[in-house]
Order: sequence, then C-alpha cells, then structure tokens
Amino acid sequence: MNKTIQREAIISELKKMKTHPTADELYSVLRHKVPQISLGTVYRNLEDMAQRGMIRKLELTGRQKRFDGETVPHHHLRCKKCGRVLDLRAKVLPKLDKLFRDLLPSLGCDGVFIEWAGQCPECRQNQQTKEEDHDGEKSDLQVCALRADH
Amino acid sequence: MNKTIQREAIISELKKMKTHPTADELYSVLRHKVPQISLGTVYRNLEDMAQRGMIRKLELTGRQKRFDGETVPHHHLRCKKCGRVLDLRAKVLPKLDKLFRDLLPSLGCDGVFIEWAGQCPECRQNQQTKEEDHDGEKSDLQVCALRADH
DNA sequence: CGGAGAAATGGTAATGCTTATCATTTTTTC
DNA sequence: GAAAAAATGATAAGCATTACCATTTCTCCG
Repeated sequence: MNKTIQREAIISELKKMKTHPTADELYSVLRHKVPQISLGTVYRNLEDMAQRGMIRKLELTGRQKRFDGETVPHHHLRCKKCGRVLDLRAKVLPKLDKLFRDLLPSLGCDGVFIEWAGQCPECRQNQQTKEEDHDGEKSDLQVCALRADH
Repeated sequence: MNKTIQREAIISELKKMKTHPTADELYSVLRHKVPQISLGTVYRNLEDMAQRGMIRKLELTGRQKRFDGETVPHHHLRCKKCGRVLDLRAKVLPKLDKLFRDLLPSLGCDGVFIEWAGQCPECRQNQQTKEEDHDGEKSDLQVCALRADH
C-alpha cells in the first residue's frame, strides 16, 4: 500500500473523528484539507483499509455504510432523533459480551451484530429543555419498546 | 385500505413464505400468480403494510430490505455461506430477551437490534458432506469470532 | 538522481435498490 | 350506476456505491 496524500488524510481524519462517518461525510470534511480529492478515492480507500484491518466497517442497519477509526470492538447507539451513531459505554457491556461469547456455540452461531437504539445525551438534553419550556407537557419518549426481535 | 387482487396476493404469499424475502424476491414469486403486477406495487404495499403493523420490515445489516409475514418478534440468523436469513429458535432466547428488556433503561436505550451470524443447517450439512469426501481435510469453520462489537 | 514499472487518483459512467410521479384503471360510496 | 377516492403499472428519478480508464503519482533499482 503506497503512501499518498489522500490516503494519509483519509486515515488521519477518520481516526480523529468520533462520529463513525459515512463515506460522503468524511469526503466533505476532507475536501477542506485536500481539495482535489474525489469521492471515489474515499470509498476505495475506506474499503481497502477495512479489508486490511486498519479501520472498521460497521455492520449497522440503515442505508449508508459507516466507518470507524477505532478498531477495538465496542457497542454503538443509534439516536432515534438525530440519526447519529455514538459509542455506548457501560459497565455491563463487557459482561454482556462474555455472555454472548459463551452462548454462541450452543446456538450454532459464530457471531452477532448488536445495535442499540435510543436518544443520544444531546437530544435528551434538548428534549428536557423543551419540556421545561412547555411545563407539564407530556414526554413523547417511548419507554422500553424492546426490539430484540428480528 | 381497499381490497385489490395485488394486495391480497402480496400478503398471502408473504405469510406463506418462511424466507423473509426482499421485495424483488417476493415480486418474482408473485408474477407467477398475478402476471401483470409491478415491482413498484410490491414495494408500495410492503411499506404500507409494515406501517400498519400487518407485516414486519426487518432491521438487518446488508443492502436490501427484508420483510416478514410473522409479526411476533423473534430472532434471525444470517447464513454466511448462502446469505439467506432464517429464524433462530432456542430455549435461551426468551431469557435473553428478558435480560435485554431489564437492561435497556439502565443503558438509557429503548430498543436493540440483534442479528446472529453463522451457517444455516443446510449449508452446515453440505459442509459436512464435503469434509467426508476429502476425508481428514481441515474445516474452515471459524469458531466464536464474537462480533458483538459495533 | 532518474527512468521504467507499478499503483493510485480523479472524473465519469454504470449499477443496484428504492422511492416518486402520473395517467389510467379499479374500487368504494351513496 | 355515476361520482369520488384509491390503487395500479410503467417509467423516471434518486441515492449510495462500485467500476472503468486515461492520467498522474509513487516506488524501486541501477
């Protein structure tokens, strides 16, 4: 894999971002630094790098593919309000991973994809502010509509 | 929602199928029964019916959307060999659902998507047959490459 | 260095899946 | 059974991604 300006920019920018960008999101950021870069180059390199394990192509629901500069496995939350994908960290999650690891052979499976759904802290904050404004207004938060189900 | 030949065929055929077909898979089956049906009609109706809860649009990884005539939540396995999506049933799964339901509030989430990965029974069978043929050849089954990780 | 060969790029076209549009047909209502 | 409402088929448009290819950029080695 040769060293090129585009390639270096792609990986360094992705590693900096914490937002698991889609190819076009990364592209629009990169244009500020490497104006002549093309969307095809971004796609091509993201794919190659993911293949080599330098970055991670996320297996998520939804139309567009997302990429992550962090290669250590971790959980993700998709915000139902703003659509962004955020890291989810909690003490129970490593335990949950262990549980799954132990469970897989008995199910005849060798992997599992998990995507959490809810509201990100930011949207939750906005929601609260709104509720304070219209004091007494009902929250539209759906509580625990479990969808571990497909 | 008016009664039409196309609509009746779409829902009855989907309910019969156990393969969680994509829109075009269902379309190619339907053409045998309702030759003049169009792909657009299939898409439109699947979407409408999912909205009304008559059927279920599956939240899965991968390019194409899949639909399920069974509206009761259950787990799915995607076969790494043939790519099909099958129902996954096991005693532990309801317990797992309960665990998730209890866990969600503490994580600040209100839902979770799970997709199991592995080989379907059919492909597993074929694999075994092959191994018997080339007696002693190594299996290429990856054991427990946990991917509860994105 | 510097030139040959290999690899990557940018621009564009093509692909695959899905949604939108709209004139025509079918269904419902009264 | 006619008017109004809804759905259909055919086609075009949209979006995300991949393929293609002439040109440019890298790397290697004398």
